[in-house]
Amino acid sequence: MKELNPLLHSQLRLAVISILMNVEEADFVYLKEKTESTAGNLSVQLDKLSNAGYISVEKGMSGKRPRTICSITPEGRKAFEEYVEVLKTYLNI
Amino acid sequence: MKELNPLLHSQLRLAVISILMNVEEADFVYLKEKTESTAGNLSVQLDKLSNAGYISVEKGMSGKRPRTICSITPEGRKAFEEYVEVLKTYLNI
DNA sequence: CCGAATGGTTTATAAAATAAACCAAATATC
DNA sequence: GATATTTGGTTTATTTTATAAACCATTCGG
Repeated sequence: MKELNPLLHSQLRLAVISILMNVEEADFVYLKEKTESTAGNLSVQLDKLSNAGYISVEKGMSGKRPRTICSITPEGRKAFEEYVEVLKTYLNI
Repeated sequence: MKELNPLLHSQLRLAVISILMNVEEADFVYLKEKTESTAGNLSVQLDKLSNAGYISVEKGMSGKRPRTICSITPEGRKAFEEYVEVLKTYLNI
């Protein structure tokens, strides 16, 4: 049985990647609402995905407020697709 | 996004359940080899699955050697199937 | 016998997830 | 126009989880 990429095999990080697979980009607030996570937890997990090179995180300003915009990178997309393939062998689908 | 049953969302426990979904029963040694886990880790995770009522664990003897036989319970089967359904919404499949 | 192998369990440690506390700036309140 | 509150986060502490290490009883092999 092949290993499940531990960086993706985490509910919150998987949820984030799953969302980013389907949109051009998503900001911190949107991800927080969609995943129903706390800000602290989301912040930590975004860092991990970013450090792994799976997502890009741009910190900018929207008017006068900070705005963090995330998007998936090609490596992130590849890692997710591989993860899904491995997972399928566990799920028998 | 629905929650992924944390008892099943663990590589080793998922691997064990996945195996047990496809066989009548499996013993400790077989599970250890198939999952390439350490005995200690497997022992702990089998306990958790057993305490959750997802598998039944029968400790008996095969000749003079101990033999632990595991099989999935109806609740375990149900939990796995639900887990797969939820996971599919994350994987877009 | 004595050392290694088998089939585990228990306990300690490392890693992960989560929560709590905090911070700066903006906005609303009185 | 001070001050309390909200927004959009980060950092640090705590809890939970996974993993590894140590151990134990029995058996087998020389």
